[in-house]
Amino acid sequence: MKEYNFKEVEAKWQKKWVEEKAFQAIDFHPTKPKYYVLYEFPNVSGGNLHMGHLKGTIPADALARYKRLNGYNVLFPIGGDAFGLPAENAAIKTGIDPHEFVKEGMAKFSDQLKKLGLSFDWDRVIDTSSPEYYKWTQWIFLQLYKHGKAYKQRGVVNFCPNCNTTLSNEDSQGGKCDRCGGDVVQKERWVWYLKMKEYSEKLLDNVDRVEMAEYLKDAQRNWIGKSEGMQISLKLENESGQDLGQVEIFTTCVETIYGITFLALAPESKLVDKLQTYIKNIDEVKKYQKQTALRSEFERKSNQKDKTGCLLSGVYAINPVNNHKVPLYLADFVLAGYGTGAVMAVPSHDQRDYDIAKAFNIPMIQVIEGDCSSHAVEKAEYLAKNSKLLNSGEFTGMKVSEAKPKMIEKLVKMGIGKKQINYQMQDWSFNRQRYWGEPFPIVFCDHCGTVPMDEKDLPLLLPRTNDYLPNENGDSPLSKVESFVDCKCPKCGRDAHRETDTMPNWAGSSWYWLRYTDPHNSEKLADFDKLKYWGSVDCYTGGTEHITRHVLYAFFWQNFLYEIGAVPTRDPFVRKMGSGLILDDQGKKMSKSSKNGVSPFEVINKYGTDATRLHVHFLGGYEDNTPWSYDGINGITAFLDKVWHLQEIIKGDGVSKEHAVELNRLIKKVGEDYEDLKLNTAISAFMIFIKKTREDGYITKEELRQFLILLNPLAPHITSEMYEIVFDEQILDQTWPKYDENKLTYSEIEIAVQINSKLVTRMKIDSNITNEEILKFVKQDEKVASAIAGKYVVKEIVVPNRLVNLIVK
RNA sequence: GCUGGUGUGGCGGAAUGGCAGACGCACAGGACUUAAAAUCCUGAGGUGGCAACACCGUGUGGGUUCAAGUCCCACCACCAGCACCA
Repeated sequence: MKEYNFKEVEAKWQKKWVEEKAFQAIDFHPTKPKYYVLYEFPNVSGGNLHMGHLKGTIPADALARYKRLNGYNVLFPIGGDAFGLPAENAAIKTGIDPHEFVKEGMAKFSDQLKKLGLSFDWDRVIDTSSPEYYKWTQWIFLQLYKHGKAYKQRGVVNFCPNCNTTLSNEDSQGGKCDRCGGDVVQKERWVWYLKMKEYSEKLLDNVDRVEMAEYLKDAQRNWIGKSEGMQISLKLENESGQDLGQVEIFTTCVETIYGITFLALAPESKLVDKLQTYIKNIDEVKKYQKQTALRSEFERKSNQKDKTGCLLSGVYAINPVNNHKVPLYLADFVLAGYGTGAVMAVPSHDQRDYDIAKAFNIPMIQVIEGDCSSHAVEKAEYLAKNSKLLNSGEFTGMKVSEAKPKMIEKLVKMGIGKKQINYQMQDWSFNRQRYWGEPFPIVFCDHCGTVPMDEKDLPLLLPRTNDYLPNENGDSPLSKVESFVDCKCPKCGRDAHRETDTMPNWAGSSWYWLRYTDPHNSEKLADFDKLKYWGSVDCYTGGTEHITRHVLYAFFWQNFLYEIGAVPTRDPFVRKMGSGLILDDQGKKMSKSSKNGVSPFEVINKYGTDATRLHVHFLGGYEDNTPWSYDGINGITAFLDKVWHLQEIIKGDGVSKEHAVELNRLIKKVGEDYEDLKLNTAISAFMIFIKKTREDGYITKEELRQFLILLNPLAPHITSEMYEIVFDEQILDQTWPKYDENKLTYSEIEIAVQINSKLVTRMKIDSNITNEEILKFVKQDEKVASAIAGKYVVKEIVVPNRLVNLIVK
């Protein structure tokens, strides 16, 4: 027999699969049920695929292959997320046209993905930067605009001075630019917003419905940041009691309302202008406003310790429940963008309020039991203890849980309070001052204002240029391309100009799974019936770093498209699996930037694709971070070698009696593990089976046949080759073996025998006998008999097929 | 600080409340070989003992249970997300 030459064999099958379009998904298959597996498409970077890509692609591939063998019509597509910064940066640095950069990048990574033996449908490849694709990204934007979900506004946004562009909140998490890692500052600019905040509740529903690890759901809920409380309106007066109108505050702790000793307003508060004639120290106040404006919101947020404030002298708010007259302060811990930008301050029960009160010598009123002498008794503490209220009028003496609903009711009845829900998530700032992105299909006309382009004129092509830098005003590079900027108004036909900002790199990825169902459609983003046929993505694999960005954007757009009738379902994904990281020997993430990466192709060249696939996943669970190591790869190559040599010990037909239990267990175990993407335990199950056949010195032809099919999703090359050699047929045409429920246990099994929960002996028994017979049999054993002699058996526990425990006295 | 997760041999890691450490690596001994590699066989959680065996063992301390890595309570460490969100 020829020794296994992985280079030859793997190349042969990879070529064959592509040439024969072996993994084509069939629209509207007449008999097979559909299954949609998706791997998060890679950013076209011009670089090489890294280990992280193996962590995500291979389980998806194994699942796709497993489902096909189980009779499913599988859609397993791939494409390139191509409007991204790598292309833009390369253009700025080397002058290479991003169009060319992406073309080369796509070719390179397609080639590399093929070398991983992945079973993609190569006829459905998409490129988000191609006009055929971004026509529909622009179309979706037009729909958002027409339905009032997109608006342009002057606003204070995150801005990266290094990349010279605005960023969304999602792109500047932790105050760092998502792309360059530099510090993000706040800047006032024209911003295109998408009304994502409006979708908060729907997104939370998506989060509830998707099958996903709890910690990921939690991260998303955290980001959306729902909090339920009350909005309360307080009267304003001057010293002599003159009515100055009202102020709205938001609180989640209405139970502390009797403890208000001042109100804190965001420094930007519009109330200052409104009340200016009554504020005695207006110069001081304006000065304070100017000072805080110099500090960015992020800076203010990150400097948690040095809280500052400024009294609005001469104006007061009236606490509606006890008519206390309390002063107003501007305080920089209050954020203008959250809630109403004003809070009721209760120093005894909120640490921030406490700190300000100490600094300004503001009195405190304790309204809930606890020790307030050195710090505030905060919500978490008094709720946990369900403490009693103090100094709270008719509510004094009640427990918090009892008082709170009654207080809410009272304020609602008084007509000054209403239940209110706030979200931390903000609208999505959607424009960037970059060249390499989708142009906005928006025209500005002096007569007609902001005018959307006609849908039939899409796509609006991104013009070619060789100048990829923003101008001195920080406007997008497109603003320098006159032929692009100048246009006619679609409404009145007069001279007009185009929006020159482009969409963020997240735009194209916010709907791409829909396009795969009908990637070449030039009439629609995808045919409705095809969308309906393929439905939601059944299993979506990819990194966890996109969980509070891409995945939320995906939920948002799919909800919107559903509402306008463009897609048949609200849920983009049925199940989302977050792949773990591959770590280096220091326990750090392998990445290009930290230069600690091991190239997958280095491993593939040395050990082969099958071995690399198995090894990466034998290292640990799919969702776990696993440290990379070559240790253990010898075990994998030895295993594959043993698989290859099974050909030499074929003896007999059918499934042998001796192997029946092992084989049936293997079928069951491996099937379950593929469904759950637990590839590491699947691999160990194969090893156990192969050990058994080698001990016995043979494998029957039928056993080998089934074994190869089971192993095929993980090690597709070697199993395809062996199947062809031994059976002269194609493994892809085979069907998944079924296991027999009755053949999962041996007729004779070993059980543990315990006395008083301590292991005394192990015994072999017939697995079919009754519990009574087991007990009788066990008691005949010498060791057991002597141990229980003269004692009274209090309790007898039999766990079928596992153990017997006798409790004696 | 809040939320979630994790904690098991020398290492990667297995265990629907039911014999902890599957499977693999590394290691040791043996076979084959002039020799080495590869391959095959055997051993192995720790402590004590020639041994049979005994005791101890899943981050720490309690608890529930006939039985706890698994469930409950408290704590520690690490990882991740959020963080002046009223």
